[in-house]
Amino acid sequence: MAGKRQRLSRKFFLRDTHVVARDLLGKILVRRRGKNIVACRIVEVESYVGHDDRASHASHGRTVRTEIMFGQGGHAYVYFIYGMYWCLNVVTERADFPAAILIRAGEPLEGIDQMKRARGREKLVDLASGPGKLCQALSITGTLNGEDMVTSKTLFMTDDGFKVRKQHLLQSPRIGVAYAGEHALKPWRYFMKDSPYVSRI
DNA sequence: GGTTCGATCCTCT
DNA sequence: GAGGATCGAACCT
Repeated sequence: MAGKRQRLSRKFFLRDTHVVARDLLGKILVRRRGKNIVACRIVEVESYVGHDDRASHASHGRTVRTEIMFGQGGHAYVYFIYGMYWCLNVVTERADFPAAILIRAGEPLEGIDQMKRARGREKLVDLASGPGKLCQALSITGTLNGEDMVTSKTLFMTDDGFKVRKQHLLQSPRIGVAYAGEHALKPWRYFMKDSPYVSRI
């Protein structure tokens, strides 16, 4: 584990989405409500970039729902899916360019009892090993959509100096986007090799 | 071990 | 009115 935790800056999120995605691996996602803190280390993410990306919600244009993806990097894009689950993304790059990174999985670090309660599960690997699970564990819902993670007191990301070596990093096509034509094949899913906390192998 | 299927509702057509 | 950036239980083999 490590050193002092430093919050990720605006500048961090304004860079190229795929670069930010790789850099997010190993960073810490923090959810704070009063004195209650729940945190996990990010082990799996996916990039959704530009209006050409048919897997991206933004490919259907600028709508009420996707407006936040067209905003400035650093904001949270939280959406509801399959009638039951929430998914957390962090918006990247400049305003008016639609791009975001789906936070797919994390390794529980802090507030583990709280996560177990929120999930109704005991095993660590069942707490945040998928985008829906992660949001449930961290109590992330639509009320956090649009939250500025650079300045927010309740949802933000930090760097504790943890380094992810290149040989511990893997890429693959994204999950659940078979409908997206040529973009379905792009290896825009980034995850930590050998981590038991990724959503699947 | 793997595969299928139901839950459940918001968003866009 | 259809389908989805999911999950977990049930049902295969």
